[in-house]
Amino acid sequence: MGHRCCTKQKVKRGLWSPEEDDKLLKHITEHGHGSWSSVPKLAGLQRCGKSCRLRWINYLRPDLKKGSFTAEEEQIIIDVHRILGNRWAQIAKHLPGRTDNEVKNFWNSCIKKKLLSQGLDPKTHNLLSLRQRASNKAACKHSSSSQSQQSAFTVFNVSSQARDANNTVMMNAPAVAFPNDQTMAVQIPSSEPQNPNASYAQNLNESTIYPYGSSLDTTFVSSSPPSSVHQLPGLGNMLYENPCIWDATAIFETFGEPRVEGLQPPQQQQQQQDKEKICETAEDKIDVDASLESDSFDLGLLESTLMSAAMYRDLSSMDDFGWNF
DNA sequence: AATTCCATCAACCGCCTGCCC
DNA sequence: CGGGCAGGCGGTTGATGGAAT
Repeated sequence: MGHRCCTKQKVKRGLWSPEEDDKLLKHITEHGHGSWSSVPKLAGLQRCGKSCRLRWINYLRPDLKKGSFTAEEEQIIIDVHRILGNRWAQIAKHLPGRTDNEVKNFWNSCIKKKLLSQGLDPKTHNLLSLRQRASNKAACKHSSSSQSQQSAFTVFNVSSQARDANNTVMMNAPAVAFPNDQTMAVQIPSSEPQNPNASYAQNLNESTIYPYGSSLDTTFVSSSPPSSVHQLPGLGNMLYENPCIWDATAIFETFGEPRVEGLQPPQQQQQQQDKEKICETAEDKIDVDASLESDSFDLGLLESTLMSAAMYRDLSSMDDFGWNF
């Protein structure tokens, strides 16, 4: 069953031929699309208006960016998705030249697997619960009995290390796995130093979005929340029900570019190339525990998860994020 | 070399929303 | 106000090509 606009006439379906593309491109270039429902007739195409619109938006539009996603684009997708969820059209607006369809496909075929391989829930961006990790693990045909005896909180020492201005690794910080539907609180410093290198952050509304690339105290606190502690939507209520878990200070620099732990600047060019192989290697990393414990843990993703907490600051709603820039 | 499996991506489907009458 | 229509969106499907067996 087609769309209403397609029921009135015979319409062709399936892949577009070069001839059809030419007709549509020529018509829209000369006349604009106007009402999409009238485009097929005016352009001499046996397609429905929706199909023409989709073809134009996803393929023929002259401002489309061709080629694979860059590491920076990937990071933007992850960060915005964490806030907005599967609102692909909104996410795509942050990526000039990319379409919602493209972003959606990239997410489903690549990023989703990468997050899972890092032990992160693609929906919530939280670290997966032990149960989820276990089921994920089972699905991957790996098993380990040691996990079942862990406490409610699992602290992974992933050698998460902040970097100096040259991205040199400087410090260690633990990462905490929060069981599902739990709360994480993040203490935001009152001053918010700007980092001129955070190009993406500069595009954001910096009065409402905590800028990427700024120094950030990420402090997981105990029972009584100080005024500057912000509860994160969708993360539950466990924090205040538990005594102090840990307190760590992390300093993040130049957040825009995902990094691989321990890489020095000269190696980052290779890292960039390696990034393109992520999809190929994702399956190799599907063993969640192995990846969490291994040296190849993607610090960029972890930082991203923590940094996102700060991005909630002063947002009255998810929609604010989507509409403010 | 043939077959099967899997990942990717273009396109479709159906729902929702806003506009117009 | 309510119905019809068109556009927009997210979920899903199916074709395709490459990798694995």
